[in-house]
Parts: sequence; C-alpha cells; structure tokens
Amino acid sequence: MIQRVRTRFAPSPTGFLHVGSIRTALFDWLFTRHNGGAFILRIEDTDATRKVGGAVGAILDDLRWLGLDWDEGPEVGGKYGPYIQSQRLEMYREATRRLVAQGAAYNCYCSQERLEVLRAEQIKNKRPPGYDRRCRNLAEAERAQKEKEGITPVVRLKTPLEGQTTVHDIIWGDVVFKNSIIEDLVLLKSDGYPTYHLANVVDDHDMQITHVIRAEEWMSSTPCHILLYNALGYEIPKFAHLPMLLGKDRSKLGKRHGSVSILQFRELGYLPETMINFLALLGWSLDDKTEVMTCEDLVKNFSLERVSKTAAIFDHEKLKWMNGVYIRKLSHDDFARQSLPFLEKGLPNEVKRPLSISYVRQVLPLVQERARLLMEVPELTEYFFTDQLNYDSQLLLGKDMTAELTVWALRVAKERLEKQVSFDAASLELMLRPLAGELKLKAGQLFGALRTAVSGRTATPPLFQMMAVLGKECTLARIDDALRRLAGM
RNA sequence: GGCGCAUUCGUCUAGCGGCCUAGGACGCGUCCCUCUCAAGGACGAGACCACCGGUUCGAAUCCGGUAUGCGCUACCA
Repeated sequence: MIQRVRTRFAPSPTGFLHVGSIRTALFDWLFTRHNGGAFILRIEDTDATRKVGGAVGAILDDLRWLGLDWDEGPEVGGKYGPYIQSQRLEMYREATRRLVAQGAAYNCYCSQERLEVLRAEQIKNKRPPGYDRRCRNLAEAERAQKEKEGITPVVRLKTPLEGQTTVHDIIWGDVVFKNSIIEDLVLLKSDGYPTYHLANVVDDHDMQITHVIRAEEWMSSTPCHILLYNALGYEIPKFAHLPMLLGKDRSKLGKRHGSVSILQFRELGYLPETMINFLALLGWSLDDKTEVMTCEDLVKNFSLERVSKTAAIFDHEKLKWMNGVYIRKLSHDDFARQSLPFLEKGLPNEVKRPLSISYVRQVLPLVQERARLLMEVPELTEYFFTDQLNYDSQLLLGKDMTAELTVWALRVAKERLEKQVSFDAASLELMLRPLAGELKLKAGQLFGALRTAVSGRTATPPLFQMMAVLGKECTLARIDDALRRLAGM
C-alpha cells in the first residue's frame, strides 16, 4: 500500500509571516491537497532568544486568511502532538541521549568565546571557518574534569570524516556532498533546547512526514540531516527544496523591499486569492499560457516536477495587476462587503459613520473595475460621500470651452434635470445626449463640464450612472455650486 | 575562502535535440472602442537563450570551462 502523503509547514514564531514563507507553505499545501494527504502545521520555537509574543496567533490568522487549512497542528490537534516544539523538549533530549550512548554524538564543552576566536583566526588565515572537533575524542578523565568545572555542554553530531552523502531531491535531482566538509553540528544547545536540525529530524520522523518541502536555504544542511536520520535509524523522507524569493535588487526578499509581510498585503487590500495565485506562479507554472487560476485549479494541477530551480524576483506591479483581475471577478456583494472596512477607515472624518450599507452598495459597482487595491476604494469614491466638493474650478472648463459657454451649458442642463422625473442612468442619457447636439456642443464638452461639476474630477465612472447614484437633489446642488464657482472666475 | 546551486525579453515564465526567424503574461508604446477614467480588443518595441569551447547532420535544449548571481558556511531558523 502506498503511504499517504504527509507534509508540514514549520514556521518559527519570530515575527510576521513573510511572503517567502507563505510561498513555501502554499507549495506544501498544494502538493498535499493534490495528493489527498495530510498537511501539518508545526511551530518551531526552539530559539528562546528570538521568540516574539503573539507571533503564533498571527501565523495562524494569516494562514486562515489565505485558506491554507491544516489537518494537524495548533488548535486542531492530532495524534502526533504536541505540535509546538517547546512542548516536545523531552523527545529531543531522549534522542540526544540515544545518540551519545551509541557514540554517534558527543558532548562539547567549548565556550562560545573560544569558538568565536577560532572562527576569527580561521578567517584571518583564509581557512574555512568551522568547529575544530576538539571535544570529539575527549578522554573520560578530561570530560569528567569539564563536568566538574560546571560547564554545561552542547551535544554535537559526530559526522563521518570521509565518504559522501547524496541528497535525492525531487526538484534538484541528486546532489552529492563530501562528508569531510560537513561539520559536527550542534544538536542540543546548552540551554537544553534542540537546534533546528535535531528538532526537525526528530519531529518529521515522529509525525511521519513523507515529504519535506522547504526553502532552498536548507539544501546545504540536508546532508547533515540525512546523517542524523541514519544515526537515529529513521527512514529518510523525500526532499524538495524550493527556489528562493528575491527582492528587486536580487537579494533575499526582506523588509527593505517594501511590503513583505502577508499582513501588509492584506491591509493594502490584496485579496487572498490574488496572493495564492501569484505566489503559486513564483517558481511554478502550469504551461506556457495559463496564469489566472483558482485555488481548485492549482490543487488539481500542482506538481513538484514543474517547480523551477531558479530564484524569482517578487514583482509588485504584476501582483497589483492580478489583484485587479480578482477584484473584477468578485460579485458586487462580495466587493461591497470586502470594501466596507476600507471605506470606514479611509474616508475623510467628516463623513458620517456608520456608512449606509445600501448607499455603499450603489456606489461600489461603479468603481469595481477601476480599483486594483481595496485600499484605493475610499479615494476612488470619496466624492460620493462628502457634502462639500473640493476642486480647482479650472477643471470645469473643458477643451475648447470658455467660462461663458460652460455656464450656459450647465444652466440649461440644470433646468432640464430639474424637470427630469426618472433619475436613472438610462433616462438621464436619453435626455442629456440629445441636449449636447441641441446646444451645438460635443458630447464630451457637455458631459465633461457636468462630470466635474458633479464629482470635482475629470476621471470618474460613467457620468449618468454617477448622477443616478448621487441622486437628483445632490446632482442639482453640485451644479449650482459649480455655477457659483464659474461666476467668481 | 570553502561547499552547493542557478543563469531565456526590465520582471514572472514556456521550452526538456529539429515544431524556435524563441511562445505567453506584467509593465511600456501606438491604435480601436468611448462622455472622462478604467475595463476590453488589435498591433508593436523588447531576449546575439550569460560567455567560450565541444558533442551532433542539427543545440536555448547534451558535455566541459569561464563569468556573474544566489544560498549555506551560528549553541538562528
């Protein structure tokens, strides 16, 4: 029987989840869902010094927002728990004891100061930096002496001095490492916590992970992990290392590249489906043309074989474009619901809160295809909500239009509008379009003046729809205001 | 410095020996549509497939070297 796929996403709670980590989580998740496997979330909080309060909750929120659900892990439990490494310390210590007992690992009493001096000297002499294995073959008496001095040792893996270790990677193929360059890495730190390497191997085994899918930066330590699996007598999982995500300057994506935390994207008004789709395309592709895909499509088509090996630069421009695509795909209801918080927050203070939902529902369809970020919605719709328009009166004067001509056109339009009974877009167009001809004006000249009068802007949604939403009273008042402005010019 | 990996339009990518005078997308430009802005449509500019050799009747695709970039080289993950 074929083993059921089990993968895990194992973030450290050292701060916000950034898009690189999310991409890793996404590929893990897509692969798992594609194969009908189990996706496990594990919190790797083994660095007590870097732990950030509240980070775990934030990670969970972000994953939930994106729809990356986990089958085992914090809050949902599972039979291989606990899923937080700081609660599994005894298991790592037990593994360490076993390794030391069988001679595969040893206590190292070297101080961090000594290691630093050693490294500095090695670098100075242009030698490869690394631990010199001083404690590897300590005599029993020497060890007893160190213990008596009260030094708490770290435990290091005794790696083979010769031979080679091959990593079979689904994405990279076979990569061979000489054992001689593999260090005696620390397994258990002096504070009793395991290092990533130990905790990872022990947990992946205990949780029966079948596929270790993680970022490329782990490639180099994978041979060590294999050695560890072997020493512990564990079966080796399959590995797949994902290419890195880079910033515009080709360096590892980080804070200085602008928004990188998934929360920031959320606050800017990116949709989760955009993030999923876009991130899926960074290092993976379906074919030579398909780009916009639903999450279901991605699950259906995802395969590690089509993941590339080259690092990708995160392009905000394309992300924005794609978000526009997804915003346009939203139903009017969804768009309104999702925009509402942005409006409440982004509209000027003088606008009365709470906003009228029914009015918001009328306004938003007019800007849906014009927004690329939800955050742009308040700015795009502001004049629908404010009482007083603020604009440069010069804008009232369109191309080839004098102030006199504009006043005249607006007056006539106003008179007709006052008599207008049905104030819907179609009726308004039926009335106003012929009026332009009647006044011997181009449609653009009449409509342009009205557009500015009614919105204070030169770029807006279609005039008649806008007037219909604004309503008769407001439309007329704004035309009056425009006429007053023109009188003062 | 050492080890590993990578290198196709500015960017994301297709390509796995002949279909490639290299395809798609973002961005950019022009035009169409049009009451403006978007959206949509059409067209275009943009890649000597990093470079140099080799294998082959034939190479972006295979091999070797060089260059460049990236990752790792912590009692961080």
